[in-house]
Amino acid sequence: MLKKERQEFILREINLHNRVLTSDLCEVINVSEDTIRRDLSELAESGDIIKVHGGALSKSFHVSFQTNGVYSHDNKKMIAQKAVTLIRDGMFILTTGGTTILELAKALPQHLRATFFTGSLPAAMEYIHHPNIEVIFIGDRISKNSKITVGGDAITKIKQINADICFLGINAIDAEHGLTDNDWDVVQVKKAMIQSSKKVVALTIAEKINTQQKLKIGDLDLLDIMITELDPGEKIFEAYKAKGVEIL
Amino acid sequence: MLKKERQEFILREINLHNRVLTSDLCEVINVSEDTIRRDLSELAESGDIIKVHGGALSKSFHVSFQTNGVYSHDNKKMIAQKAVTLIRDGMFILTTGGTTILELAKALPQHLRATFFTGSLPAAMEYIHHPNIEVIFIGDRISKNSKITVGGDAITKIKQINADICFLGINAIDAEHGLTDNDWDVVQVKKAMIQSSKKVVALTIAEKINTQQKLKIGDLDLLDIMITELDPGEKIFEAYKAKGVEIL
DNA sequence: GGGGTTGGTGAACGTTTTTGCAGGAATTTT
DNA sequence: AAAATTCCTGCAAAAACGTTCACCAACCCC
Repeated sequence: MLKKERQEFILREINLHNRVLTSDLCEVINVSEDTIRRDLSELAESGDIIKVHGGALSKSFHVSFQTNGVYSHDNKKMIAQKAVTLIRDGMFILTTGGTTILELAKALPQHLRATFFTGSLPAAMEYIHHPNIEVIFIGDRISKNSKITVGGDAITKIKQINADICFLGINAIDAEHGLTDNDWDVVQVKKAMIQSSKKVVALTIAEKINTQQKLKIGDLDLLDIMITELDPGEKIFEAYKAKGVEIL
Repeated sequence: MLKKERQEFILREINLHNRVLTSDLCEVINVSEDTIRRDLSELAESGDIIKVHGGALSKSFHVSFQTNGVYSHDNKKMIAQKAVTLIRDGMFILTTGGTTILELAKALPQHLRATFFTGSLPAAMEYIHHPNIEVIFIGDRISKNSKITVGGDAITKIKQINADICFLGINAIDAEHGLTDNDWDVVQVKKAMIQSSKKVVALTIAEKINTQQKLKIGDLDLLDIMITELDPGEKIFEAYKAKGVEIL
């Protein structure tokens, strides 16, 4: 069998079944594993497939989100950088959705070995790109606005979790009125997440500080840490520090 | 044998068998390898064949694969069109993941009012774009390969559902060996989905017909309808019809 | 007809490609 | 932590390749 033929065959096999094992291929085609490996490397090189330990995957699935163009993108990236420093290997982590959380997902180091719980479709899509992260999705009805799961089932599931840390992408925060949001279902979910976590971290761009919305998630004393793109020493944070919130 | 004659012969041989070896040709035509090589070079030069190390391939065989990033994209679109005709307003619908299902999701009419249950992240992302569709996500651990939820929790949830119809994007189907797949977790989920649906529909491109993989989902009698891009009258379907599968 | 030209072919020889194998490193699984 | 896979690197042998040259036959021109 010609090399080109063989590679076409492999490509077909992958596109057909989404993944192949090196060992299977070398058995079917009857060549050494090294040859298959070399073929896979070449195909991966030219971008037709994705090579993984033991075989290869179809590329058609692996599409990442384009977050360029997101509002205040650079600031959110900076927030994500700070947030990452709170994460340790082996942690159980709860997260909401939102563009800031998406940046956090992208900023996770490759070697990090942790378990993420989330009800956000975009966030989950991002988490699964990381090789050592386990992703548990919280199921239920999906809210089209926020692209996260909401509903009683989701909340029940969240309450069964006992997470080390919870990252909230928040909509509005105010020293006096605490955390607020504008979607009743989402508020319920966030409340549950806060309850189920040892430590609660709010991620927000500075713009949202001292704003409020119609529905209350909870007071500031629920919050352990707040992360923004600003320097923690800024004057704007004084009221929050006074209420026991650590600023990062 | 004249040069022209020889080249015509080679061309015919290639179009017949899709491939040809230099060594074979020189034996059959009884000229030196160098001559064959020169012929192949000329034919390749004028664009009639594709020359590779050791021989040559037919040009039609190498039909460019990736058209839209998704393998066999047009065929999958056609399959989706057929599948949509099975859906009625108010239905409860279970679906797996896979690129074919993604096409189905894209092909859903705007006015359709139905409830979709799925454990596939990409599929869910697609469903939520439709204004009148309710999406229920089945939660649990997310398999990175297939981007669908797998695990006991997911299966328990699926078993609680009583869907009108289930669309399976399948990996391999064979008249004798039935439905097969290559991921244990995914097999469990598909089994559960089949159990929980009144009607089971398999979507697959014709290429996957009469192929099999390592793990069995179930026999053909679990299947009500199979949809491919081919005409239902094709001979290839006879074995499936004989087993009671309706072809669309 | 002789000599030169042209196109096709085969042979020689060095180069490149392909492949399998050995070992040790890296990774996954138990 | 140990065992088992899988991967990578370098190496060597075989196959295929390209280049060059020689040869031959046909053809052309004078």
